[in-house]
Amino acid sequence: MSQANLSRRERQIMDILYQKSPITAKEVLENMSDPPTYTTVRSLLRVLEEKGHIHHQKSGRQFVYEPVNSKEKVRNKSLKHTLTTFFGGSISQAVATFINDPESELTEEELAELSKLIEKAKQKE
Amino acid sequence: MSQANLSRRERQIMDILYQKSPITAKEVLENMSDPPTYTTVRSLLRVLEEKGHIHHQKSGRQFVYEPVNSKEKVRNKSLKHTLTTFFGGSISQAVATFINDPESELTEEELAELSKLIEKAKQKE
DNA sequence: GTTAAAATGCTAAAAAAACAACATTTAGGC
DNA sequence: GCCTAAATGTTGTTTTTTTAGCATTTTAAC
Repeated sequence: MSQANLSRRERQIMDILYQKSPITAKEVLENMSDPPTYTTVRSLLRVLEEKGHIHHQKSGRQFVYEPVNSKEKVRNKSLKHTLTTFFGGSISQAVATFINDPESELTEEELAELSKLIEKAKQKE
Repeated sequence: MSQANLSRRERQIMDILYQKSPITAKEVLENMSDPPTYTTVRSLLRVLEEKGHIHHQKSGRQFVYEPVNSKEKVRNKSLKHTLTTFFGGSISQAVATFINDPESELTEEELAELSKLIEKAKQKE
């Protein structure tokens, strides 16, 4: 379910919400590339709410929106989809191309963190 | 460009092509969940070709399709998008949740491979 | 070379998405 | 309380997507 059945604009908005929720319609608009009008954004948010993908609360006089399913719930599905589609399902293959990407700018901290994770996982086996 | 501006069906087909190309219209259909008719798949493929996302060659009497941009060219963009949207841009955070996902079934080989990659990256720094 | 099966070519209708104008409500400043 | 700015509510149009029917071409078998 979730991600796969969204339209282009719906996906764009959901991605923004996963990064920055809870946020207002106006803030959603500000984060959109190739943005439509404010009214259009509100329409899209209404449709997403009708479909059950997001909900809103009042914050002062305005609505703030956020996904119904938390980032934590859906992110592994998203990661797996990317791995399956582009990396033969292999996390190590993904890490390999990420490391080798000159634009990735992998920090030492990230590398150390990765080491720690892997050592821990090895001990569990 | 690429991924972001695709409609739902277009994305579904592109994902299949990235996993299995070059393949025929019939094979694309067989790999679709909630599939439309064969004629519809051919229409979608034609549109994708008009938009420049895929191209085809003749193989015997039939057409075989594949993406214009290779998997290798687009996969890092896709991975980065997932990292940015769900993991604060951090590869280690993604690996962490992947390892901790009970469904991930990380093999010993994969773990060993990850170790090797990270050691190599460390030495480069 | 006829035929039939299996492919592509062409065209168009139905449904959904994308967009936005205008109306109404709300809440805060005066 | 009144006013006004800023929000939401309602409704409709345009464009794109999704769908698929029917025609034509191709090729392999006979």
